[in-house]
Amino acid sequence: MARRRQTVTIKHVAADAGVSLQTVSRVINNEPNVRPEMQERVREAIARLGYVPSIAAQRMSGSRSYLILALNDRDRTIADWRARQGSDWVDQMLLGGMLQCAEHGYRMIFELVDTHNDHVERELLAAIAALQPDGVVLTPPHSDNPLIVGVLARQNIPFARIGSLGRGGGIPLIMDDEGSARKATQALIELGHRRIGFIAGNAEYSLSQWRVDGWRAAMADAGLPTDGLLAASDFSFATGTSAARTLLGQAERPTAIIASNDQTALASLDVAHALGLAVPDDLSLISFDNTPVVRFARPALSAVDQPVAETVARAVDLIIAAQRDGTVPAAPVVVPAGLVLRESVAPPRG
Amino acid sequence: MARRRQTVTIKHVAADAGVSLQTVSRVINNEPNVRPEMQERVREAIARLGYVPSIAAQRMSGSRSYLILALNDRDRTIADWRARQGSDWVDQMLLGGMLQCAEHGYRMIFELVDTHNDHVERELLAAIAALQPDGVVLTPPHSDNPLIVGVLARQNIPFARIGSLGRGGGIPLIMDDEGSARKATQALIELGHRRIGFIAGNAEYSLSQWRVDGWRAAMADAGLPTDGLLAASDFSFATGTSAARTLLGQAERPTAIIASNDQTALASLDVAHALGLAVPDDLSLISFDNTPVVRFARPALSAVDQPVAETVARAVDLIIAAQRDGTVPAAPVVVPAGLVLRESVAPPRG
DNA sequence: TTGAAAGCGCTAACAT
DNA sequence: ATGTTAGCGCTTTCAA
Repeated sequence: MARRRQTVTIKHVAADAGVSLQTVSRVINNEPNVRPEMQERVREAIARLGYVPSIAAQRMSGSRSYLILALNDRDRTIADWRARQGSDWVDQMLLGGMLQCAEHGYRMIFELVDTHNDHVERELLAAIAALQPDGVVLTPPHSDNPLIVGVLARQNIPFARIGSLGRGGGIPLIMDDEGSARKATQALIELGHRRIGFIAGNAEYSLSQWRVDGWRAAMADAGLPTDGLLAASDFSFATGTSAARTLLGQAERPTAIIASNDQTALASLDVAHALGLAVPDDLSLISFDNTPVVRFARPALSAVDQPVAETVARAVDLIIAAQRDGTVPAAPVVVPAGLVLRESVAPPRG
Repeated sequence: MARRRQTVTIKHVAADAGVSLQTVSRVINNEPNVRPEMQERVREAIARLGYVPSIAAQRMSGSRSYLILALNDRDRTIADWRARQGSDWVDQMLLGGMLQCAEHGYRMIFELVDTHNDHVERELLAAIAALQPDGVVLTPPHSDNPLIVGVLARQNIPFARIGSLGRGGGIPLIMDDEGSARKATQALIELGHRRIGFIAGNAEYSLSQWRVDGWRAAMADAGLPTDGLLAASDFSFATGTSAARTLLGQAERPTAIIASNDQTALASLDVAHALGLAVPDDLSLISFDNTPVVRFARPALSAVDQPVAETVARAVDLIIAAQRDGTVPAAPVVVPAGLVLRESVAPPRG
């Protein structure tokens, strides 16, 4: 159908301003060696004609594409969308990433990629070949996928790795998982809790281990044992239920539980109800993520607030800086997380 | 930095297969006039080299960009993201739109545009000039914005208008707002309710009126009056609260309320509690949208389920069909909505 | 400081 | 049925 051409091109601007294409191009790209009066004349022509460069043409001639690719795990993301449990990870990514891209005149393209697939490399290379992005934002578990990291490193594309400290290239950013697990644990200890259980998350995500580490460190600092207080999950409600049952089924059960995400925290709340335990009087509960649902739970759940938007915004800034002048942070970027205390936390009974 | 060139281009494929560029191009685009054996040879070369066409180059040569722009209202979307109330409109759009785009080899680019801005036209034209999208998906309230619709119509870009029946170009799609309001009203009538209040939504959205119409029609069909049973809101919790107060503050108060979205329904629930009214025994409640939060309300709210993902997927299909062969549906597309009954609905007391 | 020429990867139009 | 030519809009050489 209707083959559309650019309505206003650099040629029109050049003609209108009475200069060469080159001068216009220089002005667009803020290059030196243009007299102020020329600048002025060109800018006026651009404004008058409503000219906006075609990113396709810019990319074609070897310049930037002004596109940043944000990659999420396909299965998990689609499952979250379908479940409609209120997980707003994607929204927070967009909030931070898309708006920050816009600040720099870039666009964020959101894509889903299968992590558990031998075609990952092909899939990713195809996206790169088709879009020619100037940078890529990786989220867990992709951030630690050696195949993905390898492709990006070899292609020499600046990329951020959210939730990873891995080596092998890219800019690592973490949301201070260890620190916030520690903070949550300390908050409970200060309330008088001594037996604080922890439900670990999917081991495929490095951050799961960091959270466990933070909890363990805080317990050790306070001279408290952790035996029998750690249970595993894969972040799902079902495995959270088993984990909570294990923890709460013991003779000497914990008076508080920290769960590695909201789903396992909600599962713990359910198990507590089933066992006739009152929250927070018999059991205090803190979760990770602070997605919308925890506010609507009864009682409302306390939670570590993951600064997703802020972290992705930082990632975008760093990617753009990297592709402009090759600068990357010397050390991993640590974005501090908050702890939101709600009704689910109280001193232990008795 | 590092000026990257396409690693594998159509030239490489042509050389590898021993044919001309054109033949490769024809195979890529499934054009006729290529012998099966040639097809075969080219496809093998493509697979062997891992070739993927650059969409920038494709667009440059006057072909498609394989990009579809999805436009949402900036203020509202950002406010929703920041509020973290669990609205998953954007996620459902992506679920339906992005996946359907992928089916066709397209990509969806999500953008925010200010509807209340005299630069709308410029903003939109800039996005079009930069990206050269093959189509645009409009959501409310953009779908009925004459400035936006005008630009798209003039630029001759296929576009879908979700939640609009407006004329003036584009493909209108609605989620059967009138029908579902009617269905919800009828469900309450069948339970024995006779005084059924309705909280209308933001008048800027056409669908607000359609929902009112559906309620009014169902009431009329049952021979029930609607005087004093309609209250206005702008979809916000605050205005929902006033609306509920107005409805429930009357001498002869309604025994059921249908709210035009989840926020106003939650507000009604709050007001009912404040007035000492039990839900559902003293007051039945049905909302629109069925976002995640309603499931977590106590009692869980019944809701009309807006088929957002399905509607956006349809929109993508229609846009692609339109730009391929110019075909557009003769009549507005109506995607049926569901009614999910939960604890908030019961027969009226007494 | 400015301009002219060449080419990015691909497709449309025109040969053959 | 296949190949050749020209050109999309822009930036990068290179020249003046």
